[in-house]
Amino acid sequence: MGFSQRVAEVIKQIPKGKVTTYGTVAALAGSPRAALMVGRFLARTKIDLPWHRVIGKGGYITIVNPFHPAEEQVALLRSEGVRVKDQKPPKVEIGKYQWHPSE
DNA sequence: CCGATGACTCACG
DNA sequence: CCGTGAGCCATCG
Repeated sequence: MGFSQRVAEVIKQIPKGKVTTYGTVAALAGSPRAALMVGRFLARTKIDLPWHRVIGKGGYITIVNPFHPAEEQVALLRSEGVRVKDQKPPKVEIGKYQWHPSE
């Protein structure tokens, strides 16, 4: 199993209504500085994952993906009860919704 | 096969 | 606030 497989496993564990950052996912997957790899993986994988619960540090949604634009991510998060400020870029109150991994 | 690339983050100026 | 460079590593062409 490689890095991306572990990334997928980590993301599957994020509960509805919670979010975490690329950096955190990378760290849990074993490479704290491979945040960019997490994004690259999510941009290409076809696996069904709660990708919208992964945001940038500080709560910013800096995603640029033609299939899943930032607007869609914001909509998905709001549908789960997460409040997102309509800024540019959109900002989640991450201090309040950040996921605390139990394993 | 091998170099370029990227939904990030941090340090520095 | 903005730009630059480095670190990470699976995938793409």
